[in-house]
Amino acid sequence: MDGQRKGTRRRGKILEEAILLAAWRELAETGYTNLTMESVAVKAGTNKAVLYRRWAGKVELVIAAMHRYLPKITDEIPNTGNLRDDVCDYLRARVEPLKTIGAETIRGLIMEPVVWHIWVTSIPKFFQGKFESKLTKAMMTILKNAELRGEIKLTKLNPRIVSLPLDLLQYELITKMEPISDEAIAEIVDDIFMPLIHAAQ
Amino acid sequence: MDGQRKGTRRRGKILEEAILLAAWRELAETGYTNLTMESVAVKAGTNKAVLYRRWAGKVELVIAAMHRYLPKITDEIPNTGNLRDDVCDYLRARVEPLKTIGAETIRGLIMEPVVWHIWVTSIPKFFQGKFESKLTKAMMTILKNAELRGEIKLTKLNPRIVSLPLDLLQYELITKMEPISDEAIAEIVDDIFMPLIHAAQ
DNA sequence: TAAATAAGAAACTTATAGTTTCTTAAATGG
DNA sequence: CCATTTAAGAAACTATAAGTTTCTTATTTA
Repeated sequence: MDGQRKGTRRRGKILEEAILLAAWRELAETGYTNLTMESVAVKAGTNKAVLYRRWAGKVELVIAAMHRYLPKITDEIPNTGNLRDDVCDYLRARVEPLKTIGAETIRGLIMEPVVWHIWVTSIPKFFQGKFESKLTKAMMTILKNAELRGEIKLTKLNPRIVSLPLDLLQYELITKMEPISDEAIAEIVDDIFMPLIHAAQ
Repeated sequence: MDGQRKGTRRRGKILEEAILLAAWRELAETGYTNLTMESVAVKAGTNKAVLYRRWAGKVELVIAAMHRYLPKITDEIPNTGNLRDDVCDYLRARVEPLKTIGAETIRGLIMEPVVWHIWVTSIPKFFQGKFESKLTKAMMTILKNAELRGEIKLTKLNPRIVSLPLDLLQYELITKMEPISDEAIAEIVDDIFMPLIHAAQ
């Protein structure tokens, strides 16, 4: 019954905001698995029916709440003047916003059939040599910049190497229960990615 | 009502076998998500109570069924005479048994809190420099063999490189909806692992 | 052959998802 | 400013699956 004033009846955007905030808090407090439509409804001082009128189910609601309250991921592509720092910065920027939610929630979402399906189908088809995802595109831009500086030859790199930093990041995300540290990112770049880049030249 | 004969009342190991077989088939037919205790009980020609008398729940039952019907994973460590083939063989042997079950089941299991917890806590603690898991131990043996042949210097490798092949295998497993191909394994080894090994010498 | 054991059957509780229906407050527009 | 429309509140309802309980009875065993 948070934010609900007696005698008032909220509707439209105001009510929607209250629900999203309740969902976001519920997510932080109890995690994705324990969050129920009922619990969010109660916390928002309304009822399930109202939630179902707006979102198809738990996944959609939580995604909407994250969309509303997760710090916006920057689309900017780092340009520090060297590949190593560009990649580090880029990975860090990916991880940053996720620090506000728990690993259980990330995991909970990833495991949802709907999300899972989107995720799986959006994974670049290596064997068709395509780079479709937004993330991989950004990675390609970073690499192209490095090529312009004469740091690397892009043609020598295969898709698997290109996607490796993001793959390992995602692996850490799914695997570990805690947010990814800057050290882990540095390891991925310094111990794995950069040596591979240099070996491929 | 599979395998149930009229007038008979199975018990003990015989009944248990029938249930495990039913669970295994249900797993193949409907997948982990759609499998219910009820559906397995019906398929085995018995009832839920009997299942709950033996296993705590769905996870335990499915794990038992897999334990019973998954082809046994060999503990043998390949020794082909070169590191590259040893690692390929080892990874292939890991993937082999999983080909009999669907990716949905693997995913379903991984997502179970219980399994998840076991999985997460069994991941080697890189920062403590420990190699605890059975898989990582095997990997170390393979690398030690390579060192004895003079192929590599083990001290030059850091934990992240050592665990990389298995990490990437696991990533593929979670990520893709289909079983891992021999080509994917070859790529992991030839495009990622071996170049890294050589770069580190 | 009597006692112990465990299967069969069915009813039961609980949790959560999702739906439906009815009442009524708030917004809107002539 | 009142009549109409819209959507919130409330509560009952269905469905599914998990998991439990209880009682009867077939099978094992000593």
